Amino acid sequence: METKVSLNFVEEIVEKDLASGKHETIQTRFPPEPNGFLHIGHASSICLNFGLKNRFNGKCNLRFDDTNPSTEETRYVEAIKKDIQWLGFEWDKELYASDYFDQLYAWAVQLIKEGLAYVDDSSAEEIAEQKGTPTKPGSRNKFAERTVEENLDLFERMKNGEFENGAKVLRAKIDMASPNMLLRDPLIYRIKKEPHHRTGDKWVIYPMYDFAHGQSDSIENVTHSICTLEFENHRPLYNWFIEKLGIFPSRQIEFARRNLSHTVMSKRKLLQLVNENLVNGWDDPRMPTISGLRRRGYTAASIRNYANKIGIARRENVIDVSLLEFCAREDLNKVATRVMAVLDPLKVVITNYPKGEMEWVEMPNNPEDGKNTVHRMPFSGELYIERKDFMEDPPKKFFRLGPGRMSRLKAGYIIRCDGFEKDENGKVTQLNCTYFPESKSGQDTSGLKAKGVLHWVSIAHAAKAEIRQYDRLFLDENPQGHEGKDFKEFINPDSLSVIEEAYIEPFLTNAEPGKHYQFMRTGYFTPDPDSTKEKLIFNRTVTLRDSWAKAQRK
RNA sequence: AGUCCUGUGGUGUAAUGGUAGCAUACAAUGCUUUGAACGUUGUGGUUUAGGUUCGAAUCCUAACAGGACUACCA
Repeated sequence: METKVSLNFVEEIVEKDLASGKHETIQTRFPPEPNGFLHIGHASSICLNFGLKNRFNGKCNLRFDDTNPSTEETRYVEAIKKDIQWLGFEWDKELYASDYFDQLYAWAVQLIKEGLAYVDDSSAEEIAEQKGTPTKPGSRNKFAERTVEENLDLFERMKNGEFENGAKVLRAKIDMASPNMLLRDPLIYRIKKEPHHRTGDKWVIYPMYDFAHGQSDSIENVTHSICTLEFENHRPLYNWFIEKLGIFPSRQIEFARRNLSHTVMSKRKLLQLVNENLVNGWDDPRMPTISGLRRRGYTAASIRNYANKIGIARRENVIDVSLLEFCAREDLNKVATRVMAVLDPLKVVITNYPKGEMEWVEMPNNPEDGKNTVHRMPFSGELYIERKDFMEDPPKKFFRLGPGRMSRLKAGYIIRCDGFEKDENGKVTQLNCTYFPESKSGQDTSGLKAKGVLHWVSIAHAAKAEIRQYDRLFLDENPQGHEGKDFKEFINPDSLSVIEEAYIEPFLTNAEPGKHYQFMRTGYFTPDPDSTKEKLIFNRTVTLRDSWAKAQRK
């Protein structure tokens, strides 16, 4: 059965262009500026651009938009490449806008010769003032009258480093009265005496975004240049340069950036979180960065699925983070190995279990993957269970242990709580239970029924691990959307809680970063890169759905 | 205020002049050796007003609401 999949509006445009013969094959590109790490918003753009390549058998380049040396670094280039590969995509060519600096310079000279660009000595403030406002037209200054020869000379001397930062700029001569502010003689080159991460100190003038992006697309024969909505007003300018220069007409198509609730997405804000140590780096598991999500335990498939589910459109949106969490659970449920870990231990002594004995029981690795494989777990007469799985005075609907109540130990036996012990503070310190030998998992002939199923570890055999549990970084759904309030006011003070000593089954001592586990009845976890054989550390990716907790809250 | 863009269940997204669908969330319920997963059912939507049309979420006009633009950032 073939199900009809609807195309998003960009895919429709591409399909039409292919059908009409406008293009025989398509070329897209993903164009990050290497001034920060990629985030979940970029994942949408990556899935779109590379998805187009895959669906329509086209090509997609990775191009670094590196025209501003002040903010760009090679380490970001490396991080970006790693993230794209991890997401499962391959670019056709790795390119840099800085590779085109010579060509871009030549094109600027061409514009000057055609009387379409001039050198302006005004200060930034003067230029801003002369620009007018959206409702008031701007006006040209005397520098716009310079001759071609003078402009040529000045521009060359700008390139040669004869002037200081800010002393002069090159502007395109378009229309100071345009209702589109970007057409009011936009700056296309500025002086920046700063080393560039790739060209070093070869250049002291750098093209602006608008004078680099469209031309770069054109050089690469990009057929569909996809960007976010904030560049919509740039499209006329994008087209103007292409037209005046007479180069390959790439087409810019804009879509609405995908926003995620309970987080921030702008690189500026993310950088702020990093620089002010409000998180532990770009790959902090609470960050919405690709590297943060990876460290948190999100799979690449879950992020791709998320991107496909939220789709591409042109309207404003805030996607609830619960959808992202759903995608994590959906994939992890299929791939995560089931294990047992007790985060908040309560000791259980099985009084009728032979003293000093132990046995191995079989734990299914994953009931969802159809493989029916198992791993072995040691069982003994002294166990830890989760403290919240016992209640001294449980309500009727509580399925777990209480005085006189029975529960099954997953993969083990049914036990009954006969009594419990407390310390002087009234804290329960130990459960005394009996087990039913004929109720062993998989060969139960006891006829007993126990509704609750608990996870556990054998005290003598358990290993210890640090557990890092993450919650939303922000308490507010849209932390940047409150006028007059800084987004940092909404930071969740409890976004990270660390359990120094949790007890894990010994099987887990082989866990490595990149592997995914479901701690039975608790959530999905993955080893942190900081984890070592001596000190195991797990990050909680996401909890399991918990309808009991939900019912409790009511 | 000017130009441009966008308005579909709580959220996200389809329907391309012809049955308003899907996912998630939520609520019931079934099943269960994970209170998970899975199954079944349900709640809930076209911003408003005109117009064109046999027929409008879709086309037109206006209003209303939200967004972008007044960086030597991208």
